Amino acid sequence: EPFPTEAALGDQFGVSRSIIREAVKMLTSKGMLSSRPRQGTRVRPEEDWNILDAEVLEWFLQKTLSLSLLEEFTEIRLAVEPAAAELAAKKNNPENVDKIGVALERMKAAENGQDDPLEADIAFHLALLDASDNRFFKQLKNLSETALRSSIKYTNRQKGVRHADVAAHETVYLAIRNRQPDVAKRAVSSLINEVIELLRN
Amino acid sequence: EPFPTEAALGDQFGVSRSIIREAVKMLTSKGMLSSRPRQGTRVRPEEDWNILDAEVLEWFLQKTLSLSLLEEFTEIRLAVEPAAAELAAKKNNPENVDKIGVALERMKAAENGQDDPLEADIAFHLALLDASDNRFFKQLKNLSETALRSSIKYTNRQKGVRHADVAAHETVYLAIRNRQPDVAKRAVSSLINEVIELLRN
DNA sequence: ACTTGCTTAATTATCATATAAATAATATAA
DNA sequence: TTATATTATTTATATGATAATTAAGCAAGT
Repeated sequence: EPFPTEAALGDQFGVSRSIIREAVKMLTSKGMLSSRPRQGTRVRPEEDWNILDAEVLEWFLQKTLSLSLLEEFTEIRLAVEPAAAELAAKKNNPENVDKIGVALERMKAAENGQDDPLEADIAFHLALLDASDNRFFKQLKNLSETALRSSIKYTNRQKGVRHADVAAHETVYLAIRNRQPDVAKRAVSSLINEVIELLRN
Repeated sequence: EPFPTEAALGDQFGVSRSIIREAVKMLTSKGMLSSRPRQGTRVRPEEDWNILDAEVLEWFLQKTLSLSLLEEFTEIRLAVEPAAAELAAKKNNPENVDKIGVALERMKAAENGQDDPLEADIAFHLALLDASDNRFFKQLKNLSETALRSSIKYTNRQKGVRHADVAAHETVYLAIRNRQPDVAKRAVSSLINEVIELLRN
């Protein structure tokens, strides 16, 4: 897909060519552009964009947030988060488990209006990924956070936290604390399966 | 972590400051550096590096390939690939399923020395991720490919393909073709669990 | 008709130098 | 001791060159 030349872009945005070049280098390193002498700068096909990169994901969403993308989000969360919970239970690092507990407390506080339910929910899921103690899972925090934040734009979620929701999260926490990998895994699976249900309504 | 100034880097590598700036912008956009006026350029903590980015992953491996990293690789593959197979079976896009079949044929050919067993194996697993028809899973192809390629540096895998291995892959293929998501999922799980076994020896 | 090699022109790649903006670090004043 | 002002360093941006690359068109030879 064609794209203006560096000089044209500079004119268009009222900046020097150096700045355009730096910007193009950034986007190139994220898989969004490519450039060669004489051929110019081109937009690479969307499938090459590094949408696991937090920034790219953000931009991509602003462009194309759709129900189908949310479903894809949730599909991968359904793969990743239960596995993270399983690992968290196996490795059972007290400090990490504690952070999950703290997030759970925030969710309970949110039930009484003393905390933001969405933020507490997000904190819980991110703590889960951290507790996996796996560098690749941790890098996927972007994805879960973004998925959770953008979900609410679709599923105009009632602000109040349902008690059942908190209870389900507590099941996860307890399973991890008690070193029950399989229980933890299944508990997270059913949490996310509920999100899928929500999305389909 | 401190880092030379742009001017110093230019001197060190014999290039102009512009080039250094473009390079720094690239690394910044991958989470590896940060820079502010007067403070200079700094190396960000490794946990911020976008190791899901193919390039970063490559560099990171050259720096720190270790058994523990391979285990982390495999942990996330164990989360992702069975889920991808499950989705592939559910969506059952003939074209995508066909590509898995083609890769399987390559594995069979490799049994008789008519193809490269590693390349055939990689092709199979990448076809699996493609067949998930999910943009996030597809982005994780880097990870699986890199994991598979770097695994062999550790598990000095015998070059010959074991017949059992091909049979296990065929099970996956057939399950996907016959729309049996659960079977496909379990079959891929056991494939990757075998890799874990291999790594531990 | 079809390569093959040459020429041209457009565009990115790099360089050099200058100025602006931001901000640690330091000095000064209250 | 604290608040404020100054300074110096470093990145941020601008400008105007020149070099390198290569797509496209052209020419020559087979």
